[in-house]
Amino acid sequence: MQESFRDYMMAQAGITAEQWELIVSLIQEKTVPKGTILLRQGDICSEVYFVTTGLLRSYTVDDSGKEHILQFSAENWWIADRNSFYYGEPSLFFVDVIEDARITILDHDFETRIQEIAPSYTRFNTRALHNAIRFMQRRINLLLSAGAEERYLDFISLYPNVTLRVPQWMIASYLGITPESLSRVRRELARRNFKPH
Amino acid sequence: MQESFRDYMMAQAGITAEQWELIVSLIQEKTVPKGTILLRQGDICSEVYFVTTGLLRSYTVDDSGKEHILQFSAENWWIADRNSFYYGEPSLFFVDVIEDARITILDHDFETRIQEIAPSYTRFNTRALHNAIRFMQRRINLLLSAGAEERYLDFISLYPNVTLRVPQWMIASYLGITPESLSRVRRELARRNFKPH
DNA sequence: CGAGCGCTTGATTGAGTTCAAAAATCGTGG
DNA sequence: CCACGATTTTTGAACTCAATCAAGCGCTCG
Repeated sequence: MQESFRDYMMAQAGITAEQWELIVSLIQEKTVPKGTILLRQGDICSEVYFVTTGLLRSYTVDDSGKEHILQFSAENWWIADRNSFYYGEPSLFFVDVIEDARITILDHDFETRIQEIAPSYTRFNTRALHNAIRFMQRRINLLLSAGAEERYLDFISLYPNVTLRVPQWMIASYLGITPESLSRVRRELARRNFKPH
Repeated sequence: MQESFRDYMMAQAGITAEQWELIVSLIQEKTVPKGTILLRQGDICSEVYFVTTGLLRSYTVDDSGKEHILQFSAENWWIADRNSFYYGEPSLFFVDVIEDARITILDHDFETRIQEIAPSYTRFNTRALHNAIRFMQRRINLLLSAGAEERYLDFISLYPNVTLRVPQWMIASYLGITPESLSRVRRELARRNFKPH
């Protein structure tokens, strides 16, 4: 059971077999079907999810009812509203399941306990936060400087994996354009005989 | 000397007077005039700056030579390319001085040393990273969902301080619009007799 | 005091949106 | 396994917001 998460923690966070035994009981693993909502805007995020298989996303819904996707999360990625989890504030976004998924669920107990047990986890966590910042910075820069086509090309090169597994309108939502516009961008790329894969 | 940074570290990072004595020698303080470039795109960021007085910014320059401001940094804020600093990669952006500033300069030695000395610093750092993520998430969401006017209104309410101290074209650059567009947004707001302060 | 920079204004263009509807694809039950 | 309804993607036409280009104004500071 949950081999994948264990492997991940040992490889990435420097957790030893002994340390693992001390925290394994705090971990919950679950299979969640497509469509499941794991976190709602306004709720406090009290769990962090690690995706073993499947695909999740986080997104906001604005006043006019439009969705804006903040993140996709496939195999071996994390997803949660870190701020809500950390600061205990109401979450700004939803998290739901795009593809039937197997996830590992970590709560505050886990976070506290593992930091007591394994100092290497704290270092890992810092690295993970820096990584999140890196991705967000890149995205902000792209939103400031690039048009629809460039954003799309950046997306498929950065997430080749995700590209084929989500409906196009979700990619459009992530890019900050309409599905119609993305369709046209793709038509134009095809016309110039661009080969995605 | 550098009272402000000392106070900040004691109040925010839980540094004690004794701990301070152990690291004070690693800290460098400097007065930098408007226009000074502290970090260049492509260079490795080897220092983190804490602003005591004055105003700094970080920004990218795209292929067509346009600047895109990522962050303003006024009193009691940090500025640096955290990723370049942390991962040792070439920096993606510039950091320069908008208003004559007094800054405190921290390097890797400092980071290492203070973490050895003060565990509370590590916790503070984690909190700071979460805070950075929070701001970036908010900004991404705004770039995805809001038009020029809404972004501007969000900006002046979030950074009332900065608004009055930087030229308008820099705010435009931060918002991802042209100076002309910002000028028109402001004219329109004035027409509807909107009072900023 | 003049040159340059920042801000404004106007006219025009253009990228992307909106609205509407058809075509393609998906998935689910019979 | 096929058929049918729903969802997704595509296409078209009109429109909108912001960008671009160009010119003028006002201020500052050298």
